[in-house]
Amino acid sequence: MLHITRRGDYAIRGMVYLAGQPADKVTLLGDMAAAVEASPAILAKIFQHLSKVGLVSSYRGTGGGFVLGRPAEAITLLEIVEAVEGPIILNRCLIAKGTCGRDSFCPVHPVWGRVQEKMRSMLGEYTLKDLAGK
Amino acid sequence: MLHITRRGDYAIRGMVYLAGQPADKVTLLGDMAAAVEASPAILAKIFQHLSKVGLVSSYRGTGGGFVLGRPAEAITLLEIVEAVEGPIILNRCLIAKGTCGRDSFCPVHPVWGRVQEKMRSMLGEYTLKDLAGK
DNA sequence: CCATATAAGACCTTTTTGATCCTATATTGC
DNA sequence: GCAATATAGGATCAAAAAGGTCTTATATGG
Repeated sequence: MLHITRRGDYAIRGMVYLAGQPADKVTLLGDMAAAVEASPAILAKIFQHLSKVGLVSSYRGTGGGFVLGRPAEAITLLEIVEAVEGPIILNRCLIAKGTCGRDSFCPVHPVWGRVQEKMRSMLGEYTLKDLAGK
Repeated sequence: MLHITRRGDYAIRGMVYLAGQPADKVTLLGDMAAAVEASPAILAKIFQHLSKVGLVSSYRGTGGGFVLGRPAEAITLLEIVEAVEGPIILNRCLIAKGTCGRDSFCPVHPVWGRVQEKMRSMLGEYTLKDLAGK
């Protein structure tokens, strides 16, 4: 199906929430979960991954939590979505050249390519700064 | 995940194949299945559905098979995709107004709306005539 | 009537997604 | 050092979606 998953949705919500907090404030997972209306357990999983890829920094222990890994204006929607869901690939044909076999003559292939690139470029235009309205 | 399913892919392949056949030629399911490299059983399911919604006409019995339900220039990629996969809805928020609760203040909502509409309009621009190159 | 070919639905397997639980580890404050 | 706090990470489980097969109708042409 042609839609993002809840993980992607929760990730975006959480990141927008972090971007809306005072700079360098370490946000508790629990606070974030309440604000974005997601279970803390599932949000934890998602943000562990975002931490691994550097989109957020995490701190353990008392006073620990999450902070944006980069300034809000340097993080795009596209990055968040692809970090959680993997690269945006609209059809299997587009995974890599030669994957499809019909590559050389299929007239639909380039259409998917164009739509995919438009989609990626649109998502790449929005930063967390835009979305948090700060 | 952000991609079309095999059903969608097979549907498009088959429809493009039909569009490439001589007008009004009734095409055997088996021939189409071989041409698009899909199992006849699965293609049958897909085209039964396309027949229901009028994108193809079907004929039973000896000499039966499938024909485009409308001229190739009057069938768009968008129609085929949405017939098989359901409406393109990039995030649950966009299913209907009031579905989300965060609708009124969520800054990401309109972004998904814009991307979704761009995607739909792009797919709506391509007809089977364009793709079959006739 | 019989061979052909789609229609329709039941059914099954695999993969993906969504979610929870438990244990480990790091940090802070006392 | 010790206790409280908070994320890290892995194991596990259930629900849903996707992919595919099979069997039984039903319509058509000869």
